[in-house]
Amino acid sequence: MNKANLEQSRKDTRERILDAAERMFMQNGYDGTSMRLVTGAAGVNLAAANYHLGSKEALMQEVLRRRLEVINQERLRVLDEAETKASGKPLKPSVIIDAFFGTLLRVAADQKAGGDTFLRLLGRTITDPSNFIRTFMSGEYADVLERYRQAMFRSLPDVPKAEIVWRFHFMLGAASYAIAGTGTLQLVADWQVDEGAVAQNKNLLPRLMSFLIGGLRAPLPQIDDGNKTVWQ
Amino acid sequence: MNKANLEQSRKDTRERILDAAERMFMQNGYDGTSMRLVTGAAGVNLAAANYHLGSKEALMQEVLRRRLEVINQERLRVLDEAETKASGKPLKPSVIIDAFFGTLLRVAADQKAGGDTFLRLLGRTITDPSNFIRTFMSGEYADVLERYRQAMFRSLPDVPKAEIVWRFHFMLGAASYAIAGTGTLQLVADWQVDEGAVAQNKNLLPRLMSFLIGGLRAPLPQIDDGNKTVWQ
DNA sequence: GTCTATATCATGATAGAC
DNA sequence: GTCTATCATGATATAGAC
Repeated sequence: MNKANLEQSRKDTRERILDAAERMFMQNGYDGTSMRLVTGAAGVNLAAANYHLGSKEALMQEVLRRRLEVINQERLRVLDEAETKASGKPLKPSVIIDAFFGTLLRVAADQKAGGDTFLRLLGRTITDPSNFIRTFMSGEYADVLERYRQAMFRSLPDVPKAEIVWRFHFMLGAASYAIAGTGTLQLVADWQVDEGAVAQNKNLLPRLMSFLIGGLRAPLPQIDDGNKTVWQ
Repeated sequence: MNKANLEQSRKDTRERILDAAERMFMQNGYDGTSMRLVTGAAGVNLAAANYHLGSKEALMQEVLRRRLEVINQERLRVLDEAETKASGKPLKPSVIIDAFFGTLLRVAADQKAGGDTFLRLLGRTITDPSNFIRTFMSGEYADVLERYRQAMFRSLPDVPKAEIVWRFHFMLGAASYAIAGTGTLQLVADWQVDEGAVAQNKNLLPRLMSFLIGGLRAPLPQIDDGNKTVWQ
């Protein structure tokens, strides 16, 4: 390693730790990843991670924060732009869905380094049982979810709000699971289809969008409210 | 504790360990759950868990296996019954979806003890990064997925098989996320709706079924195959 | 800023008495 | 079958030299 590279590697120690942590957390989960594994993959000393990031929890939060910040700001910007263009009229559901999920996949695709890795990490993190992760994610998403909630309610004024929340719930699940990429892929690996296309994210977005919009627009279910059966 | 209860608790030590492990794994995840936590919750000695179950990995596998066995056998039985009734004709997609996801929720609802706990554990386990869990789940699901794959392909002969696999993928995600119950609930907790109905699984099945069938029947996406844009 | 060395603790598993 | 006591390991985190 020459002097320039050495200097560069020193300067970027913090980012190299974050990049390595992103990969390791994705592959092994939070609990399954030790600080030694991260620093070993980053090629730095164990103590450096604590010096630069403070603790393992803080490291995980920073891994998530630095990418979610970009993604969520872009989500807000795209939604603002669409609403400006609509000049006060409610947005079409498909526009909102694309602004939320499409933006996620497009931003991740742009970030050449770690984009795909982060997507899979994010997909797994959503169901992580750790309390500090759930609390942190809740805070990171609060603003974005509030804005999209309002947009969805305006877009579908005749649909009960509870139904909209449920369907957004289902959409989050379908998307998270798809971008997490494992588990299922393991399960359907035997299915006789073009596995290459399934294993990659090839054409994931148009397929996902069709599915999500189809689900969102499905006829409302027959709900039993305890007294009588009604169509909500 | 009288003699009968003491005798009973001795006899059921193994099951009490499994029940406690189910709760702890659901609340804290696999890595976040220690054997001491499990045995403490079960009110048994630490060594008893290793005596009865062998190891932590074997404990987790048995927690999953004992419930999945019932659920997957019922899934096969319901599908067989539907195909017999259809006397050779392809099944409607909604029938297949209900046989798979509806059976899961109905069996879990029947098992008063641990049914709901297991559902949430299952939802989280699907995205678990641990290698032994993924391998185990793949084996447990192999037969069921093979049968349902064939049924889906017969049911939708005009839809490319890759699309069917993708949409089953999305459906699994939506269902897993919904039954896992946390993460999202945390995220949408602020949304101004009847939180009681969201927090419980109240009317989950009809809502989920509507969404899944809507997504499955959505228009096929516009796919870019690399050379030209085609409708598949 | 970086490293070595180490303190402190929790974990999975088991040996061996009863 | 059940318990106590313990081992071996690997974890996070930090102190202190450079």
